[in-house]
Order: sequence, then structure tokens, then C-alpha cells
Amino acid sequence: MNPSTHPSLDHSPGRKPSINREDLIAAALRLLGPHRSVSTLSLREVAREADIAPNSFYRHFRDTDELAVALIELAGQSLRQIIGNARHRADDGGSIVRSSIEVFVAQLRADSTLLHILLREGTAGSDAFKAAVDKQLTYFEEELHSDLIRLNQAQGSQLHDSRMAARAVTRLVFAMGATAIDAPVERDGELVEQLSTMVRMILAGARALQRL
Amino acid sequence: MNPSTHPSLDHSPGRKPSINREDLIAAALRLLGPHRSVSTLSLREVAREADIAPNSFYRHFRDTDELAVALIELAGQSLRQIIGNARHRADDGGSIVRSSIEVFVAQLRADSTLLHILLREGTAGSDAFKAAVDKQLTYFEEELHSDLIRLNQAQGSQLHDSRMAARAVTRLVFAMGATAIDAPVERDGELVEQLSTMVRMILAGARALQRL
DNA sequence: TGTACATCAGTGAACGCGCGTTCACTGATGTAC
DNA sequence: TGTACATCAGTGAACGCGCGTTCACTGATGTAC
Repeated sequence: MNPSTHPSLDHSPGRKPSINREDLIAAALRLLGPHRSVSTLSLREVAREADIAPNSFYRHFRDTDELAVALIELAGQSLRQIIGNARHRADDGGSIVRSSIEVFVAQLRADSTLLHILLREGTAGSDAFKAAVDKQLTYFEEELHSDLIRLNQAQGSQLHDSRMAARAVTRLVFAMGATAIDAPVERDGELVEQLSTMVRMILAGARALQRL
Repeated sequence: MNPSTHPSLDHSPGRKPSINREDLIAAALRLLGPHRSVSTLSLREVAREADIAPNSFYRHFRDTDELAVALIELAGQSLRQIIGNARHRADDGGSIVRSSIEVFVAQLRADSTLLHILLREGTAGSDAFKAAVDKQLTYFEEELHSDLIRLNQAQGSQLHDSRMAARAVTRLVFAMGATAIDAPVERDGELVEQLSTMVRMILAGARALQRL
């Protein structure tokens, strides 16, 4: 993400851009409701939404793939912040598992297009695309991992292979979330319930395996 | 799936089809390598591969969506059979968890287009499409569930909420598998290792929660 | 057995559409002197 | 301060492409008598 690879970010003489990468990203987000997937966005469509000529798109992105990757990174960043906050807030008092999951599901329902982006595109799209999603999931995994380790130390308990526990939780929550997008809101409670059970199973299992 | 809704399956007078649904499905499978997703297939492309005129496609399927659903059902069926066999074979002797996972990963590597179909399309495509994938995952879940119950009875052990355990295992394995398609074969061992650990965590956790 | 007929799988041509991409351009902005 | 110049974001027009879908058709097959 070297700025100089993107002409629009150079501080060179010439006409100032009347529109920038962020504007195009915003236009793309406007197009992406909960039921549109990033890989179905066309260059012309985004340009239309941003009110520029189709070919102007190239001044800011090499192609739609590059825009898609930018969207995924943005989504990952903001979501990690939200979940991270929730986790640390719950830290002192209450169940971390449940409250984190509640925040996650709430995000799912708030028409947070950003979360949908990450959930929808897990397996579809170009290689660059899938790699970008995977990278974000790995970040989530790492943050959860260090939380688990902190928790272990605080409680004096021990997890078997906490890295795998973190990965299992992350992947499972995202997989279940992806399925749940299409479910009616009434089933959100059920989803929170199920996810809490599953995550507790994984954590309890990690503790149990350690004792063997 | 009432046959009479598909003219080609009626036993009515008239010219016999020189090509049928199965031929079109076969053509689609030929086009779908490990890196093509069902939702990117075009009607014209499939028709070309099957060596018929584009408009002849409509004699067999209402649209490409209907073909996609047929592909997913086929994939689900055959895969459940393969995994089911593996599970029951391992039943007497050896670790069920590990050998089932090994079969799964082996299928992933064998260029079994069928499995890739299920993994790739989890979250993409039309609603009919996603519903079809979800249905197949639910079948897997149910079969695993009854296996877990049988196992409980045989071993005298008890699982907390074995339905959720089955769901967690199913969703997790598919999610991890979807990611792994793009990984090099050398990491298959690693994948088997990780999945085994995760699944054992879930099962151990289900047992541990029961004891509480 | 032969004939007239109904069925309908498959066809060729054509349609309009949205797409990504290219080209040569224009004209606002900032720089050099 | 004024002027000549370089930069380059944005443009309008055009391209060729593959797409889904429609239409009226043809002719092989099976049925009725």
C-alpha cells in the first residue's frame, strides 16, 4: 500500500482530483446492501454511483479487484475495532464469550455493510480477493489468541493449543454469521444461543484436552 | 423435484431428447475446475460445452440457477455417501475423528469437483443457491448428529447438546476446507492436524459441559 | 401394415444490454522564472 | 506580479464481446386408426 503507487495520492503538480479513492469506496459501500456481494460490483456501476465517467475509475484503481481488496481491508479494520472494544469492555465482569457474540450479532443486524462484506466473500471472487479476506480473519484470530492467553494467565487455567482454539472460534463464528445473514431477525436470539454454546464447547474442550 | 415439471422427463410423444439434464450437468462439471465457482457459469458456456444451441438449454432447465441447485444437490449427495462410508468403516477400531477428516481432506485434493462446489459457494450466488448449500450442510450435520448419539450410547459417555456439537463440527470443517482449497498440497498434513485438534476440542468440550 | 397427425427437442438468427477498455482530448491547477 | 509551461484528473466517443432471451422454424419420433 505504498501511496506512490497510486497517482492520485502523489503530491505532483496538475489538476487536483475532484474525487478520490475514499469517494469511490464510499460509492461502492452505498451500492453494497446486505444482499450484494463485492465481486458483483462492476466498474461502470461504481463510476456511475460516484458520478464520474467510467474511464476515470482508472485514475484511482488499477481495476475493480483493487477496489474490492480496499473494501475488505476497511471492513476488517473497523470490525476488529468494534469487536475488540466489546471484548475489553466485557473483560471486567460478565461473560466475555456471550457479550462478544452479542456485539457480533448486533453488528450483523445493524445494516453494517462492512461486516457483510467480510462474511459474504469468504470463498468467492478472485485470488487477491480471497487472500485479503483470509488476512483479515487471521488478524481476528490473532487478537482472540492473545486475549485467550491473557485470560489464561489471569484465571490460572490452561488451554491446550490456544492458537487452534482461537482459529476454531474465529472461523466458526464467521461461518455461522455468513449463514445467518439471510435468516429473519427473530432468530437472532437463537443464533446468539447457539454460537455461545459452540464457543464454550471449544474453550471447555481446549481446557479438557490440556488436562489429559 | 417433481419430474413432470421438467418436460424432458415426461414420457410424452415427440422427438426423444438427444441430450438430457444429466448431460448438461456433466458439461457443467467439466467446466468447473477447482477454481471456478458455479455462480460464474453462463448459460451459453454450458450449452457450448454440451454442444447444443444456447436456447436449447431452456428445454432442460428454467435457468442457470436451476442447474446450479442440481449441481449442489448432486455434490451433497455423493459427498455424504463418501464421508458416511468413511465414518462407518472407521467405526470399529481407530479414531473416527481423524480418519473421517483424512477422507475429507483426501477428497479435497482428489480433484473432486463435487466437493469444491459445496465449499466454494457457501455464501455467494442467488438465494435459491445459498438455500441449496445450506440444505446439504444440514444433512451432513444430521448424519453426524446421529453418529454422535450412537457413539454416546456405545461408550456410555454423554455430550452436552450433541446437536450443537454436530453443527459446530460440520460448519467448522467446511469453513476450514473452503480456505484450504487454495493452499498447496504440502500443507494437507497440517490441515488434517489442525482440524483433528479442533474437532476433538469440540467433542471434549461437549463432554465437559455435560459434566457441569 | 400404412398413413395422417401431434408432439416437442433442437435450431439459426436476431435483439438489446451492460460490460471493460482504448483513445485522443481538454482544461484546471500548480510551478518556474 | 505576470507569463509560459508541465502536469494530469476527468471526459466523450467508440470498440468489440459475451451475455440472456425471443421468435418462428424444422424435422425426428411416437400415436391413433
